[in-house]
Formats: sequence, C-alpha cells, structure tokens
Amino acid sequence: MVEDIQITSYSNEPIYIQVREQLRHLIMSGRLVHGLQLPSLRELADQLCCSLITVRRVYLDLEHEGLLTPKKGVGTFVCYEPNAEEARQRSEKMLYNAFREAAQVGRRYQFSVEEMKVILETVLADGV
Amino acid sequence: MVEDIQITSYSNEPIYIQVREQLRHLIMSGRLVHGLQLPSLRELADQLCCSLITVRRVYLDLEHEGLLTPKKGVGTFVCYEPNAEEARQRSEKMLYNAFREAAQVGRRYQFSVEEMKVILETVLADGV
Amino acid sequence: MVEDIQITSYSNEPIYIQVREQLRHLIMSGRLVHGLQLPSLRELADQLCCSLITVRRVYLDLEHEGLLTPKKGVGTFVCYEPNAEEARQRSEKMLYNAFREAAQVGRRYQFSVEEMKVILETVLADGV
Amino acid sequence: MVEDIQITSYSNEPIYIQVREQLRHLIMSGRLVHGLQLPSLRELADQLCCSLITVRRVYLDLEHEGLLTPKKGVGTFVCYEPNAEEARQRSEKMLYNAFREAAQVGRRYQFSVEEMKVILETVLADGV
DNA sequence: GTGGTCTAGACCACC
DNA sequence: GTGGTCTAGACCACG
Repeated sequence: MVEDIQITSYSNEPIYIQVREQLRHLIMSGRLVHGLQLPSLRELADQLCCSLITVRRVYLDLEHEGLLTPKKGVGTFVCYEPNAEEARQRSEKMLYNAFREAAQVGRRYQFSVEEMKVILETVLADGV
Repeated sequence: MVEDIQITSYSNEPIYIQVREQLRHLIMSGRLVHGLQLPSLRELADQLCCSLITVRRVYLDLEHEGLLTPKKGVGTFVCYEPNAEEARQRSEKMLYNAFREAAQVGRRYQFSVEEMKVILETVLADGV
Repeated sequence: MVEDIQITSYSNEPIYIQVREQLRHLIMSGRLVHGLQLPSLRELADQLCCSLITVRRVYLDLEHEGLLTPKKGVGTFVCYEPNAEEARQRSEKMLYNAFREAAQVGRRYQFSVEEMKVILETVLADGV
Repeated sequence: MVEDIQITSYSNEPIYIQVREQLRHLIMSGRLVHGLQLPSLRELADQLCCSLITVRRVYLDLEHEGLLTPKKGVGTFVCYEPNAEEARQRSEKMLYNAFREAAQVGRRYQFSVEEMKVILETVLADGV
C-alpha cells in the first residue's frame, strides 16, 4: 500500500503535498485500516528518497487532521474512523468551498446554472 | 469592465496570475475593445489594493503576448481583435478546470457523484 | 506587544510551544487586532534568538488554527474574529477534554463531585 | 488493585510515568500492602499492553525510591508502610494539578470562571 | 524584502 | 529502534 506512493517530481506541487495527498487517500479510502502501523519516518524517507523532515511534515499534517496518531518510541498509526462526524463535517466544508469557487468562476463568465450542471456532469463522468 | 477584476482572498494562485488571467479574458472576450486605454499602473494597483509591481508584471506579460501595447508617456492600450468563438472556448476551458478541481476534492474525500451534484445545486441556489 | 514574548529556556516546554501559546494569547485576548501585520519570520527569529524555522512552525500552527493568514511576499497577518463560531467550538471542545481528564483523575482517587467542585473553585480563585 | 492501572490514551505524559505514578499511589495510599508480591514484569506488561522495558523501568524507579524490593528469582514486593494523611495529601495534590491544567486551558481560550464551572458540572454529570 | 519548501544533520526522550 | 525538537542554511516564487 504505502509502497505505491511515489513522487512525480515534474509537478509544481511540493513533495510533501504530493505524499500527503496520496497517503490521505490511502487512509480515507480504507486501504490503510484503523490501527495499522505506518512505516517509520526514516523508512518512508528512504523509500521516497526524500528528507526525513519532509516525511515528518506529512505525518504531522495528517496528525492535525486526526488521520494519524504517533506513539513516541513506537511508531505512527492510522487513526481514522470513517464515520467520524467531525471528519465528515470537515470534508464537507472543504468540498463546499471548492464548489463555491468553481461556481464563482462560472458566474464571472456568465455561464448559466444549467450549463454549469452539465459541465459538472461531464467532469464527473470523466473520472479522474 | 476593469473594475470587475477581483483578487480572490486566497486560492494559492499568485495575485499577478489571478489579475493577468482575468484581464486577458476581458480582452480576448472583447469586453475591453481594441484601442481602449487601460487604467494606469497606479490606478489599477490602488483599485486592486495590490503592489504596483504586481500590476506592472501583469501589463508586461500581456504586452509580451501582444495583447497590450504601451505608448510612452501616454498609457497602455488594448491591442487585440477578439474572436467570439475563441473567447467562448477560453471561458469554457477555465470553467471546466474549476469544476475539475472541485470534483477532485470531492473524490479525495470520498463523496459520491450524487452528493457532489447536490452540493453544486446548493451553492448555485445560494447566489454569491 | 509581540516584543513581550519571551522564551524561558528553563522550562521543559519546547520553544515553539512557548512562543505559540504566548502569541495565541496575544491574539485571542484582542491585544493583537484583526488585520495587524506580524513581524516577519526573520525579525521574530532575531528578536527571540531562535531559528527561523522555529518561528515558521509557530506561524504555521496558528495558520492551521485560523488565527493567522500569510500573504506571500508581503507578510503574516492576524486573522481572528472573536465571535467566529468555529473558533468557539474548537476552544470549547478542547476545554471539555481538559476537564474530562481532570475529572477522571478525581474519580480514580475517589474524590466526590462536591470535592472536585471545591478544588476547581480554589484553582480558579488562585488565578494563574 | 494493580488491575486498576490504566494508560490514558494520550496525555503527552510518557507511559512509564503514568504507570509509575499510579503504582506509587496505590502503594503509598496503602491499597497495595507491605509485603505484597507484585505481578511479574511480563504479566504487568501484558496487562497494560506496553513494553516489558517500560514496566522494568517503573519497577526500577520505585525500587530506587525504596517503595519496592526485588527478590532474585522470586519477584518484586511492596516495601512501604503507608501513612493515611500523607496518602490523602498526595491524592489531593495530583487532583489539584489536574484541575490547574484544565483551568489553564480555559483561561487560554478566554472562558469565564462561570463557564468553566458549568463545563465541569456537565462532565461530572456525564459519568465516565 | 516577504513567505514556502526542502535538506542534512543533530540531540533528546521514550520504548 | 521510534517519534519530537531544533538548527543552519539553501533555493524558490512573490511583491
């Protein structure tokens, strides 16, 4: 699982964001289950060929989101309950903001509500 | 027209890009007609509450693209004959990108297609 | 205001936490008002005689809490609306957890509810 | 008795300190009487789901304080004649500290004395 | 000048 | 071994 994470260094996205988002996705999609121990900071840094500090930052961000929990001297563990109300709210808020921004662009360029819905359908149908 | 340009509070897009893209769109869509004099650097900087340097950079970029032409001691002028179809395509492309980003956020947090549609409806119904 | 922050290096508390809590308090108590520009990373690092990275971490934490907002190339600004419902909820949750822990200790040692209330009163009356 | 010891999920206090203080309290309050044989390192480690090394450290610390005495090849024994008043004071001190910490959180987030009292009541009413 | 990212390495406490 | 903290310095994009 974690082995699938890779850094595509031809993106403008900072390394730590690339890794964080991939790891977040592995967790939230349930492929890394609650309680699972993640590779240590050093292991993951070696695997990704990046600095220990960069991995540390990824883990820290996900801790703050409540997705990971570290145990000193032991390791870092997945800590994600898919049904957590709080996590749900947080996600929903971010999603609303994303759509609000998109809608703002649409209005700025005078697209109609119907046109925007069609575009969303197309985009959703495209998959990634 | 130029008054419609706005800097969105924080979308991670650099200010100069936000302004440049909006200005470019105003020009290419024909809303700022060929030969029109743009506000001075100072005026636009004041209006947008951003640095003079930022506006300078925007004008410079668009000059390099041939969309603007400066006249020493006089001002900067629009220098582009729009093409309706092209303008439409440009708008649409920007809108698609906006929705693609929003949809990506939705997928990241495991929202279903239906949920995203509902959220879009809500956002659109909210107006602003 | 910010000049009042100091590191008491004889505490076991990490520097970044000491600074963060002091800065947080200055903001939440309203002494650093909304919109105010904070000293730059480098200035504060010099003032506190600590690493730039340490200050960076403080600012970052407070950004995540929504108390600060950075503007690239410009500076970091206070961003705290005392009435923000969200901030209130966040605080309240942390406070509940703190009291829950204290109450747990009380129960473990078989103190009565009344005794615990008295102790809280005493502690509150003591001020800091 | 020893079964009452528990490791609280994450209070930033190292595990070995949590266990040590609870065990010390059980001894000094007289609930674990002089001469009683404690569980073996292995047993206690299993019960607490923590490392054997951690338990070893706890026993060692308390041996150094003269509260425990090991007999080679036999086990570890309580070695302390309690003093009721002292035990009471110890408990009270721990409880005060717990409440002092909670109150500090409350002050940090600008909660009033009254609000904190209400929260305590709620927490106490909730039971566990 | 500003903040944003990243590195390489250090030392610590803990398990 | 683990994570937690901190440093000194680098380079970048931005204003």
